[in-house]
Amino acid sequence: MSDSVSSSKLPLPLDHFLCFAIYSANHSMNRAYKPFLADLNLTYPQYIVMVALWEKDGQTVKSLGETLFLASNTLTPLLKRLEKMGHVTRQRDPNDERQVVIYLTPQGQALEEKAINIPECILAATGLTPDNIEYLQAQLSHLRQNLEAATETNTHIET
Amino acid sequence: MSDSVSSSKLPLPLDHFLCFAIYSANHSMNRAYKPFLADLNLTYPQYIVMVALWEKDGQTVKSLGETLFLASNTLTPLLKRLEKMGHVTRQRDPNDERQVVIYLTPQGQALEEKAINIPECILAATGLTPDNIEYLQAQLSHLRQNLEAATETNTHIET
DNA sequence: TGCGATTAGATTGTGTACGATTTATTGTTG
DNA sequence: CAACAATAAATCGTACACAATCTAATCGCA
Repeated sequence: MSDSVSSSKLPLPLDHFLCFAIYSANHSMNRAYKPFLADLNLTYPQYIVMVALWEKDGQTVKSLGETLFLASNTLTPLLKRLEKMGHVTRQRDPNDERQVVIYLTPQGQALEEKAINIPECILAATGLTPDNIEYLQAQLSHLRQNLEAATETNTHIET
Repeated sequence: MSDSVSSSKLPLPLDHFLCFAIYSANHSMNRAYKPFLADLNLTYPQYIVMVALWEKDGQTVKSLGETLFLASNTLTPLLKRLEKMGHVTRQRDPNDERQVVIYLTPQGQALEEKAINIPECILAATGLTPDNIEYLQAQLSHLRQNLEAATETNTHIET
């Protein structure tokens, strides 16, 4: 069955692309989070930034970027929106004026209470067992590390 | 070790969020594809649309959307860019003028040859065994289906 | 000390995503 | 067959992502 695809010369149909499985799972995860995050008036990327800050307050933009694999061109406008909403402050580090340190406001800290049971709601929506989830996470982390290693060293030899 | 997190009241640190594992794996996958897709002058979403069309030409926007889990507000501008690049044509179905059918041009068909070995390059970059990949795909597909089912029926009971 | 290199953020432009709305076409029902 | 509901795309506004570039601050080393 899996070797009788005749409508395409590609080795794999779209259904069997790992990249597409990740891509579409990511979209469905975003959609699953949306109603819960709407209560907090946050987008998903804003939410993971808040999660990172709830874990460790007072991080620089660079530090947040390393945690979340995002650069300043994504984080700066996002953090400005969080600042405008009153969840964080952005202030230059007096010891190194190049750096901007992000601090939670009391309001930003308080938001954690409203967000605290979202993960278990999502957990339920996944319909997976904790063992499955843990294994999936580990596999995806492993995959991410491999891809990053392969991408960094990739000088992309031209034909 | 995993039960000694004291800096957060959240049940899980960011490292253990499945959503984040998917989110960041998706980003790393995008970055891995980028150099290969740059040769084709395609973005990743444009690429998966082309893959869907190489698999089955002459699809409507709606049909493509169902395959890729994307709506017209995402697909319309993307397809217009593919049209401008000369890879596809967009034409109204004479039998139902509401529908727009997407056809590959000869140039769009020819592009498949240049794209045909990308999947194996990515496969190598993942550093995973075919068994691992197949299992990951299956798990992610299953997850997506569960999330969609849970999201659709989600009336999101208010407190 | 001073000047080039490095570093951290910010900015700009392009391209997704997607909620909400609009337009055009088709179906349906009295 | 006329009014209205349903459907398919397109449009609009907001918010990521990210390459490329710019600015300002710091570092390094002669």
